[in-house]
Amino acid sequence: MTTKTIKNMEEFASASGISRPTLSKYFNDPLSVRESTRSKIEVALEQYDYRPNIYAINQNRVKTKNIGLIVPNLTDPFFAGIARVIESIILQKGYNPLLMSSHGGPDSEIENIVNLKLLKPAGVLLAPLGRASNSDSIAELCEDLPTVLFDANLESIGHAFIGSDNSKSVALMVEYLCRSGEPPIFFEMRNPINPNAYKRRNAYKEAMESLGHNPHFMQVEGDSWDFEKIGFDGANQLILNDDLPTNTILCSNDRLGIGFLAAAFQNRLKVGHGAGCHLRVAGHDDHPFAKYTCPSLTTVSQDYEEIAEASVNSLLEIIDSNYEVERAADKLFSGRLVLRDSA
Amino acid sequence: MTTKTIKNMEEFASASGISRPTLSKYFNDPLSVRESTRSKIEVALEQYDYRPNIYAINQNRVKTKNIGLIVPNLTDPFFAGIARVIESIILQKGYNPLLMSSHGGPDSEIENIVNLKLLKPAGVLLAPLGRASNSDSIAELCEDLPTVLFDANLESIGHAFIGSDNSKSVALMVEYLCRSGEPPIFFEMRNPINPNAYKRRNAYKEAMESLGHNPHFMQVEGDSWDFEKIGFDGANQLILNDDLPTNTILCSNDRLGIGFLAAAFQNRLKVGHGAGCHLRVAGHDDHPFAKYTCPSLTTVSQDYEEIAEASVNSLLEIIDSNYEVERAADKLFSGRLVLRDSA
DNA sequence: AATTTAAATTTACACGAGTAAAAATTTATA
DNA sequence: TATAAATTTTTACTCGTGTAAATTTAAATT
Repeated sequence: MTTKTIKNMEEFASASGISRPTLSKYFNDPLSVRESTRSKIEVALEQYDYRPNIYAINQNRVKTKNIGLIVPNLTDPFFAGIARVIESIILQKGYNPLLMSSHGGPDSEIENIVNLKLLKPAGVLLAPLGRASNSDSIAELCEDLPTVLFDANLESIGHAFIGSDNSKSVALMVEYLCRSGEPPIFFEMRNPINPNAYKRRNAYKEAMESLGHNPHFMQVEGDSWDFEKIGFDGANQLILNDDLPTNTILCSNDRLGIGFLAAAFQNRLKVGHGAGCHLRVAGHDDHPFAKYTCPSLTTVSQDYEEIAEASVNSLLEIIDSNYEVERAADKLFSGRLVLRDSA
Repeated sequence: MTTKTIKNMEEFASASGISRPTLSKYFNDPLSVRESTRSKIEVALEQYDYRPNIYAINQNRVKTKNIGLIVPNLTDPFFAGIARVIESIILQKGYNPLLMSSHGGPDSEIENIVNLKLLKPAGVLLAPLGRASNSDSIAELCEDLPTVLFDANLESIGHAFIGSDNSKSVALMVEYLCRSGEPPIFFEMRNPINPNAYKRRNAYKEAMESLGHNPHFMQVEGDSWDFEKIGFDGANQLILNDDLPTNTILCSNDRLGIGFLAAAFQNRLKVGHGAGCHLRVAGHDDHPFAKYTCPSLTTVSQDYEEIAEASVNSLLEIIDSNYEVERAADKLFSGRLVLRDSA
């Protein structure tokens, strides 16, 4: 085993007995060379373990094999989870994921976009911050690169959008709650950052009205990403002021719900659908911890895999078609009711 | 405003009236050129908004301005949190963070290391998986690149280690629990993945013995990263079998504790230090949700900022010294007791 | 103003690939 | 086996920047 270290493709060419241009072709797409040469290359590859220099590869290529993935906040388990799934799908499709988090702020989001452009990715998967996003920067990004938005939509920006069908899933939950007890009030932030929150607000209103009930909103203040705290503080105040017109609360998302449950617990309010319970609380998203709240949180689950798969596929389609497709119709996936102990 | 698009440094040189080598120097380190030229460059930069091609920059540089950051699992809020802090410190120091998650598996960890090497980073900050890690791969990485381990140590691998002083923080907690009620039993996984778990196990034993108590372990099965589930299932079984020899439980980490609390709740065991409580439960780490468990979880907090700052500084020191320093002594930070309602 | 010192410019080459065109070789087909 | 088609090799150029050496220019010092 003469494992001499190989520095560049030139050296690997002489070591393997294959010409450099052919090697270049192989590394671009192994199937583009003849079967016999491919195996020769792969044998040599095992002996010498050479890998082309990423920087040199991408210097001239117009289309790199990178795909940018920008999420608003990796500290939020929902995005951490979906990023994980998307990353693995990207890898499996033969691309290289570049993961970036906007840390909940528009400055970071813009910076990520700028940095990403320098990396010349073949395309971008972007879950925007929402209201706080600088839509000009994002629109500009979309002009330069195939961009698929997911989770949160921005009015007519991007080449496609994949998200969840809030109106359907909220309707599901409202129907369930009304069928099994008092109609719910809607617990949310007054000025949500996330577009989904607005959709859920409307969905709640429509669902209630179509069932002949009066929608009722409890809006709490707060503009950070610390949803548990916002939910906790808001719920605490509502409870202390005895401001709850019903025993059933539908939270705009699980993280608010987690805060709500904590506040209820600390105020000795028993939550659940059984006898002797004071409140019913439901959420939305099926947060990884929703199973372990006290009581466990009834919610609507979104299928990570489904959304992730659809987002990547949609992007690859656009990349492969040389951007010639027009903006596809939004793809919305409906959630699934997850009944647990809290409602 | 003649904002013609600039393609490369050559064009920017003629547009700005500064020679290309000087520009190259500037982009490497703005302070390395004369004040007057710097401002000339910066004026031109505003007009033409050119940024050097990352790939071309890094092609020849031996030392890039990249710093690799590998964490075992971004789905775990502790790592998501610390990654966030480390990223911002790296940026602030003028470097570029490359964030990668090992998704809880050794294969992914190895792959990350291989991919990172191709990116020729100036150094690597690595929080290894622990027991599951392939220490050969990591040792090899350390030979090629300055590498600082954090959170989890691997026997004499890496150029430095920064972590938390488990023995001190566990002792703190054990003392508090003994002082305020029954001595705790230790609730943990039988075969933990994380080295910290072993240190905490020993720390508990020593602390108990030095206080004249008999250490008592409750070890549950499980080898995934789904700690809440492991804690929940384990606790459930203990409770159903009436297998708890004391009313005070110290969990090896908060995530196990969150599972434990959920199990206690579902079994109608009241947790807390007040009158009428059946159990006291404490954790370790000050998980972001520990504040919102029911009841809120008494725990030990680790200072993210402190560990993050120390890790980055340690790495930069090694990089700046051209690796000539020898392995520094481990830097351990002690946690702070966070008293809440659960114990 | 003369001299020293520091910084910028000019020139020229390097890096590690991608890629195009023509020539040579291998494989498939008639 | 001759011919056509598909691959590979040869050759030579490109990309955008790093960087070294010699030279020129500007700033600081005397």
